[in-house]
Amino acid sequence: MSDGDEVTTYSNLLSGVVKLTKILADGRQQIVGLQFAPDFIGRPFKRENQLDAEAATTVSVCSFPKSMMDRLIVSSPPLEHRLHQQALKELDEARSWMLTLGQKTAAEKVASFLYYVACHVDPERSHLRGPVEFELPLTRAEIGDFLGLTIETVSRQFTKLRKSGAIEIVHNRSIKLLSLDQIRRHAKLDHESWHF
Amino acid sequence: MSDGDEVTTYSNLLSGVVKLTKILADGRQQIVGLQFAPDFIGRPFKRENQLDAEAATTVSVCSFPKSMMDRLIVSSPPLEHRLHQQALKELDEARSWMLTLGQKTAAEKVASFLYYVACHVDPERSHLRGPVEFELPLTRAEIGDFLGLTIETVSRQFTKLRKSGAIEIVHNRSIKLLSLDQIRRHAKLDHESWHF
DNA sequence: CCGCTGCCTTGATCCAAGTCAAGGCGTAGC
DNA sequence: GCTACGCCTTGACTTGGATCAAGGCAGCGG
Repeated sequence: MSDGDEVTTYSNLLSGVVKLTKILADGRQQIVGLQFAPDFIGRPFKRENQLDAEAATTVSVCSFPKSMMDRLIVSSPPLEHRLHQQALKELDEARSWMLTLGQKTAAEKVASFLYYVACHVDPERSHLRGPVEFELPLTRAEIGDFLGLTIETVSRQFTKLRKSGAIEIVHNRSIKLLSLDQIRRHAKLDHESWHF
Repeated sequence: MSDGDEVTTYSNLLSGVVKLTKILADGRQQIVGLQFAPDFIGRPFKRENQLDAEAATTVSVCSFPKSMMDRLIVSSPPLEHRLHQQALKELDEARSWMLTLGQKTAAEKVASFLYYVACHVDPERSHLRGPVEFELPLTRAEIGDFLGLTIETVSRQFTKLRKSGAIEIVHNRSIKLLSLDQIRRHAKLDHESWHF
């Protein structure tokens, strides 16, 4: 339910999407991660690290005070194990995005983003071959901040994907991927390389 | 001592620098992390994840079979805690680099890289004000792969930093930072935002 | 000593993505 | 209904970094 401040508690994300952002002194912003339910939000053992968490959609969360959780973690190996697992998952994701940010073209970035979202909004669907329709959790400007592109470039790439027949833009935020294979090809994701 | 293959063991890095890379089908490559002694190398609980580890310099490591470590981790909460801490540290770093890759200019990227290396090759020096001299663990081409730039752009930015008086290029790989403050300013790192 | 070979630098040109500018479309408020 | 505001698209043009093309320089082997 909150919306846009430094993370000083731990939270369980029950529904919705939260974006993690980093920002430069001059205002340039990078989204460094998206959290989907039922992710855990918060940085154990440390005051949150120059990073803001902001609701991207309507969200519901269950929060705990930091001090309490930090004590709980120490006394509960299974809890630490669960958090460790999530940290590793987020690390894998962050590194996948580094490849995308550093090496891919605008077209490949946008296709990668669509595929990523499609896999997350509904994990079941991800291996289907057929069309997948969903709501984007981000505006064009936010997608730009995620991919290191401007809003105009993002918009142009959407248009290009639409004209190429890979996607249908049902209505601004509502996208239908007509062929996951084709998206994957646009994104330069060969079968196995994406693992969400 | 090894040099360039998929990680199937766990290793303790005793000396030297190891680069973690991701690669696209068409050969584009991204360095997603550098490991300095005494880091731990390996992805717990999972076959290493589309990621290669390669020695960047002469290294010495101490390796263990994966199966053994995975059992050890489960039975030793303190070990898991240590690995968890390192995963979180690497996650913080990966996200800092996402900001760099997505938002910074070539000049800012190169300055950020120099500052990053300076902080790691000799952690003591990192808060000194005066000049710092060290050997780059990477070639220009590798720096390019780290920063999402070409070798030529990296080289030109080095030249620009040299002419601006921020660095001295003692000899290709051997760099002297004449003013950490100036480098930090070039890198758009305001005092606290880098935390290695 | 000479001639490779591997890196690195520099210059000239090109192009993908950024910037600037103008609208379009949907919806909320009056 | 009309207006205003937020978000998205499209077009014209500019530009930072990529690409293409020469060299330079050190270290090594013969």
